[in-house]
Amino acid sequence: MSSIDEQIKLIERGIIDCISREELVKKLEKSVATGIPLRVKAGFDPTAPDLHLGHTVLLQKLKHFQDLGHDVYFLIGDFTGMIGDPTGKSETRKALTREDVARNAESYKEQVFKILDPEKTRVVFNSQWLAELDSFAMIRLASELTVARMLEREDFKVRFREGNPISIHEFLYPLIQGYDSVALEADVEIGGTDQLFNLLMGRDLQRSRKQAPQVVLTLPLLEGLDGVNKMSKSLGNYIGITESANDIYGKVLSISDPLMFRYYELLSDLTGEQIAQLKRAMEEGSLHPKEIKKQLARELTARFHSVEAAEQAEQNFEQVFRKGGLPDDIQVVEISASGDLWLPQLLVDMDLVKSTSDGRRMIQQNAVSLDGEKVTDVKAVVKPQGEVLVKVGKLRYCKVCFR
RNA sequence: GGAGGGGUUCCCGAGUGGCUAAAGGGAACAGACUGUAAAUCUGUCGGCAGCGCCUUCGGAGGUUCGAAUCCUCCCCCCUCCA
Repeated sequence: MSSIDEQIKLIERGIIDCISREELVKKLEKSVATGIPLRVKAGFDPTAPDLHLGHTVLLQKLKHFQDLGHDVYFLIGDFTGMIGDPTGKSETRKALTREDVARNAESYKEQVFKILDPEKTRVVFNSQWLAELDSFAMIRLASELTVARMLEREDFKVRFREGNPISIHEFLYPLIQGYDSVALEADVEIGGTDQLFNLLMGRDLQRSRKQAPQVVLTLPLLEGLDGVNKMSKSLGNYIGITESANDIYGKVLSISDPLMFRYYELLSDLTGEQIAQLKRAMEEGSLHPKEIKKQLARELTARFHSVEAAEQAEQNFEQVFRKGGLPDDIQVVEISASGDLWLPQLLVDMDLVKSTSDGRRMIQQNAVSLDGEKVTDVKAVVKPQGEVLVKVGKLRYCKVCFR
C-alpha cells in the first residue's frame, strides 16, 4: 500500500469537497497500520443501467481507491428506487420488479467492470437491509432528524420557498441513503456535488449510531453534450460507455470548445499542467481547437474500446464529415414493397422521421437525398428496386434494401 | 374544514366567444456559413397522399351557428387560515 501522502494526493485529485481531510488521514493511517482496507461506498440508481461518461467521473475515483488497495461497495439502490424519484421531478417512478433489478444489476456489472476491478468490488443492494427495516425502526430513524435540518438542503429550501410541492417521502430518501452508510459501516462515501446533503446525512446517522462518521468526497458533475445540463440518459445528452467507437468519437468531437476543456479536466488522464498547456496553445493559435478535441476524442474512445478502434473511428469520421463520404457500416433496413413508395412514408418506415408531415417538411427544407441526389418534390416516389441510400440531414442516413 | 389562486401544444408562457393549430421565448430539427465548435442569418416546429380535412388547451357533459375562452359536475396542484 502506498504512503499516506501518495494516497491523499491521488484521492484528492479532481474532487470538490473532502469532509474532512483530517478524518481521511486518520482513517488511512489506521488502514495502513492494521492492513485493513477502507470501505468505500457509492450508490447507484437501479433504473438506469446504461452508464455514461458522467458516471465514469465517479467510477474513476472508485478505481483510484481500488488501486490504493481499498474495497469498493458498489451499492445499487434497488429499495430507494422503488420509493420514488428523489430529484423531485414530477414523474413518478415505477416500481421495479425483482427481475428488473436483477437484470439491471447484471448490466451494471458488465459495464462497471470496464473500469473497476471486479476483485475489489462488492456489489450490494440496499434492499438487503432496508426491506427488513419495519415501520417502527423507520419512525425511529425519522426521529433522528428535524424538518429544519432537511430544509437546509438547497433543493428543498428553494422548492419550499417557491411553493413547489415536496412530498414527505422525499425526506425519507436522504435518511435511507444515510442509513445505507450505517448498514455498510462505510469509511468513505463518494458522490456528485448534488449529493452532498445526502452524503452528510450518512455522517449524522453514523454518529448517532455510535459509528465513526464516513468521510465524504464529492466530485463535480459532468455537463452533458449540451454543455448546460448534467449528463443524463433522460435528457439524451450523454455518451454511453457501451456505445460504438464511432459514436463516442463523433459525439466528443461535436461538443463545444469550452466544454471540451471541462471534459479534459474531468475525464482525461492528462495532468492539470498538460491540460493548461493545450489551452495555452489554443489561445496562442499554435494549435487548432479541433486538433485538441480530436486528441480528447481519441483518448476517450480508446478507453472504452482500443487505440486501434479509436484510430479507425477517426478515419471514419474524416471520411464521413470532412470529405462528405459515408461510413463503412451503414445500417440497412429491409422493406418489402409491391408498388412505388411515397417518399415521406418511406422515411417514416425507415425511422428517419417521425411522421409523414415531418418527412414532407424535411424534403421541403432540402434535407433529403436518395443515393446522393437531393429530392425536392414532396410527392416523390421511390421504385422498390435494389438498394437505395437515403439521407435526411447530415447525420441521419440509412440504406433500404427492397424485397 | 374555510377562503383564494391555478392546470394551454416538448418546456416556460400569452390568450376570456369567431380573424386561434393557438402570440412570444426556450429547446429541437433543417438550410447557409464552419472545425458535425461557437456566433449569426433563414426556415420548420400536432396529424393526414396537404391550399382541404381531422385531433389538441386537466376530464366528462352542456349553452351557442361557432368554445382554450361561457355554464355544470369531477380530477389534480399551490397559498393562506384552522
